[in-house]
Amino acid sequence: MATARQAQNAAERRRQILDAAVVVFARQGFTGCRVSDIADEAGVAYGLVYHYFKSKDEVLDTLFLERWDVMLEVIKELDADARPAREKLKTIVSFIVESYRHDPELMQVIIVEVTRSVVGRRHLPKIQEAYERIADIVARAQAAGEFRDEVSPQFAAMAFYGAIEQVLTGWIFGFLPATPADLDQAKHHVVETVCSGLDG
Amino acid sequence: MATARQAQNAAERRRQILDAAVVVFARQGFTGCRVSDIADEAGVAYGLVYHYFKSKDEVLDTLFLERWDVMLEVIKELDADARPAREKLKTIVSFIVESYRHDPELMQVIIVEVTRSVVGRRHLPKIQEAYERIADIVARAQAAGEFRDEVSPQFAAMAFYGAIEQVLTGWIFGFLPATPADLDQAKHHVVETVCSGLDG
Amino acid sequence: MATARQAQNAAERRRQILDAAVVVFARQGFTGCRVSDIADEAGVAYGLVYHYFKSKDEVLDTLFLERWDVMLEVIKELDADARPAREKLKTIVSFIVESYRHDPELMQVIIVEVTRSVVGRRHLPKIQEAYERIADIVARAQAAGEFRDEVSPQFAAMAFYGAIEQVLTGWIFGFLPATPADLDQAKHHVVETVCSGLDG
Amino acid sequence: MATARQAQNAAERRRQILDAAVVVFARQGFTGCRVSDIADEAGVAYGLVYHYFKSKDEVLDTLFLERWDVMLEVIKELDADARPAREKLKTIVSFIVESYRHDPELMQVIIVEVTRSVVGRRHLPKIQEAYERIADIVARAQAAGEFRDEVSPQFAAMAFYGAIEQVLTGWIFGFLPATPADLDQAKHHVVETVCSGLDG
DNA sequence: TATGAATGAGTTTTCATTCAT
DNA sequence: AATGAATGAAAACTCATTCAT
Repeated sequence: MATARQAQNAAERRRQILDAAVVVFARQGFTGCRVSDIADEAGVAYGLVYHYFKSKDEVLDTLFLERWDVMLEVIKELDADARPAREKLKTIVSFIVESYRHDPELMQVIIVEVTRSVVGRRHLPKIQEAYERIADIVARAQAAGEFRDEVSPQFAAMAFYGAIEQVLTGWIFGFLPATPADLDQAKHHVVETVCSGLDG
Repeated sequence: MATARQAQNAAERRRQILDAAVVVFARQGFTGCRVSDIADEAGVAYGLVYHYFKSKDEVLDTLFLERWDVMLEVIKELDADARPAREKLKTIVSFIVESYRHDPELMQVIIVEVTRSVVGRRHLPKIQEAYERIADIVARAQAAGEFRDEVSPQFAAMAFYGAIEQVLTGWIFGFLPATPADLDQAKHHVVETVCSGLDG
Repeated sequence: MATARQAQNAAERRRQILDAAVVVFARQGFTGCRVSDIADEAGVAYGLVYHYFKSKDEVLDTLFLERWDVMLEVIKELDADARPAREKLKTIVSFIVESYRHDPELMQVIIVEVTRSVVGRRHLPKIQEAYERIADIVARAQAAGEFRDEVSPQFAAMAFYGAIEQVLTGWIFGFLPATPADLDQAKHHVVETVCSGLDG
Repeated sequence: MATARQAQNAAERRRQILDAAVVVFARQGFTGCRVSDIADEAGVAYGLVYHYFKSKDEVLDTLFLERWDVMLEVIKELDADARPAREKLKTIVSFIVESYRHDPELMQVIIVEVTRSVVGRRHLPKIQEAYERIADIVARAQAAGEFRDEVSPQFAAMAFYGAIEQVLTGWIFGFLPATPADLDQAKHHVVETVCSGLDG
């Protein structure tokens, strides 16, 4: 029978493998790496990966979902909120930027290997849900006269989210400087750009 | 010696294979398809793919470069231009939207399989060149007082390009309606959103 | 962690594959066989060949080196020896003949697929080392007046080694009878022919 | 209808391809080259190789046979001769050395790709015929008391031929110097070594 | 839990050969 | 004669997954 101590070790092992997977997926891409690369990075035998996960796919799915679900939760909570849309969007950008600060490789994996990937299509509903919540925020702002209603909420949501994702891409691929200060400023700048425009 | 007739057929065959590759890459992803899928789609023996291209990679590279180089040319020409930045950006969005209208699958392949993909890192310099040209346009507009200079030109370029790419992603994955009218309006809306903001 | 038992099994499996490779290389030639032929002969899945060896080439290299290195050791030991050159050469012929007696197919593979093959050029230094050691033996014998010095030691070494190799080739391809008695006599005859000549 | 001029051109083209094949086979080995490598070296389209030869094999066979048959003729003529065996063997060595001088790459191809190769087994009878003629010469010399009869004629033939082949191998792979003078001396030295021995 | 040997389906790539022009 | 496009069988090699220990 498993003791509490063992159970904790098991959880740690699982986390160890997930963390290694982030590093390897970021470096080589999901299809560009082998399960044994993950195991090597984690310092375990590759058979063990199959003890904790049903398949290579499941490792990626786990990584994606455990982060995406948190973000979804954050966005959903904003719904109940009465703050201005601009602040709500700021919260979303902040969450994403802080996620990047905390684990840039994980965010790279989520963007490159899931949200834009053909493979990630199995998560389309989850991804779409986030877009729709953002669109909801825009829609309410438009109804309240806070935002003009020239563009559809859906369109605005995509433009907003695209701007963030591309800034992250800029950091990932080295197009944009990514000092802690840059990260902080980006939160403000993305919201400012999308809400007030470059020529505001 | 090959006759002129044969030479023409050869060029046609090559194009036939490239066109088939677009369809297949869009449907199954680059890593998710086999060379024989391309050949099947093109209606030729798969050995022929290797007659015209050194590898599967080269097929993707060819597709990417022949489109990206045209876009790069368009952006570069704008440099010499004296028109307002807003119009220059409109030209870029228009080019990309028309590219999508003309061949949505090709644009999907370029975005999904190259600009965001780990595999596409070999084209980083080419991709970066486009971002830099867009940044140049913003920089001049800021210098001329046309745009405020709160954000760096590089940052603005990423936000702008990200907005477009994500709108295309919306069309590709069905998040956004993509009727001809939607495509037309998108040109205006992207520029409007990024330049004047959602609350302009 | 692998148990001692497993480690032994692994070594046995590896040997099993090497032994099968000898049979297959001898029968079909290195380029004339498939990796799956080796696996079939060994009675294992062909993926296992790649578990133990990086490539088909590495299998051949392993076979060659593990035998050639032993021969090289034998020849090197003779250097320290004070016996007459004729006896030293006899030791070399004996070693080669006994190698053939013990595993004729392996010797065939070494001669046909490595020492004379274009593929085997990657082992040129190793091969050359053997020739040079033999030349050393001849050189000392000439210096001691045991052999006349009309021919260069290098030339003599090639003639000597060539005579042995061709006798083996005769056995391999059935030009010469290869009974145990023939093998025994050959040791004497090769040395006698090269040292005292056909008309001695 | 083909004119005499055209016929001559045809013969020249054929020769051009054969000469190119020698270069390519020597450099890359028979299995290590493509038919198109031969065509490239010859400066013709690779389809033309198939106009003159049924297959890649036939090209090798042609090269081998047109040289081996001449050698066989030379050896056979020696039979009718009444000269001492030593002189007959000298004639054979001379022929082979001169063949090497005239076209070292061709001799390399014959030795490496045919006489020692598994692929060359289809020419075993032809190859064996040469060995047997040489054995005949030795047998007569033994019957005439010119050579002692300790070793079988077949054995002596293999040792003799092996010595020559290995000296050629030494030249080919750079173990032995191969100046014109070396080639001349080798004729004498091989016969001397095999007939009178190193300690003669 | 943990290991890594074992499997074999699946994929890219090569290249001899054919054939229309 | 000459070309090189077209074919597709064949082979090396990869790697996710299973499983005995």
